[in-house]
Amino acid sequence: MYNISEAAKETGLSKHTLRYYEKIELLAITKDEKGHRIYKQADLGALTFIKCLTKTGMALDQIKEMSRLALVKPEENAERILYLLQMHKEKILSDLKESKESLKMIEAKIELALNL
Amino acid sequence: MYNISEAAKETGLSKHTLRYYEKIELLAITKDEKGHRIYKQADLGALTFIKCLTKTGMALDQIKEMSRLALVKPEENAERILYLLQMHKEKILSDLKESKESLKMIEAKIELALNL
DNA sequence: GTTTGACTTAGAGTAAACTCTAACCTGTAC
DNA sequence: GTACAGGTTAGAGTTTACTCTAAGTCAAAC
Repeated sequence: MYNISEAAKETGLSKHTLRYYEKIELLAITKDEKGHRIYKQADLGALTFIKCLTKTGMALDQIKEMSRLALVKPEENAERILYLLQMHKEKILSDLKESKESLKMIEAKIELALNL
Repeated sequence: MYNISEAAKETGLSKHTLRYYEKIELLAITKDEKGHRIYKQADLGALTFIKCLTKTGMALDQIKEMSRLALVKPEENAERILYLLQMHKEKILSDLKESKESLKMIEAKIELALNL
């Protein structure tokens, strides 16, 4: 069980961002009797996964839609979720390829500069 | 020699973007007697390189600063430019590493989903 | 000869994902 | 007992990189 500061530290997201994610209903966090958020391990896991998805370019809207599907009717939506994840995987692979090509071009420029 | 539409097609940037880059003084394009932009091979090369840099996360401000250095006093600034490019290369390498880690985590989730 | 499709400009608007502010409460440390 | 670190909220502001609009000129095609 973690408070917002600890959760921020654990996930590498800012407290602002954690509250923001709740505000846009990306995930729900239970609160104690004082109204303070309490983050469970599962919440940290979900946040870490969300971080992976955003870092690799998935929009928050899509992530939200996916987690909604997973929460509401997991068994009915499993196939759809799997499909979305696989699509995203393909996207990452193609982005990686593109980045590697850009890297090559930049390395070529560096080589040129070294030969001045 | 290309007009703006051809340059857009060649570089994969929109005409809007090409004009925008000129407006923010990222590069200068000569114009014909009618005031129409004429893109040379060198311009297309520069644009392609700019695209590599933006795609890999370099901010337009930084790119602008770098090309300014290269245009004003190339020999004096060569070392600085080289340094900036190398820093950017390091950044790309670390981003690639991070993306690969995210990919692994997403693949693990896909595996889990397949085992439902 | 007019419509179509270039091209031009300055400047306003958009989208995404935060990020910050103001205004407030609350419990602990010195 | 007061200052300080932390918590809360709603809502406004920021950043980046476009993207579009309005208002106009001009040349070629039908």
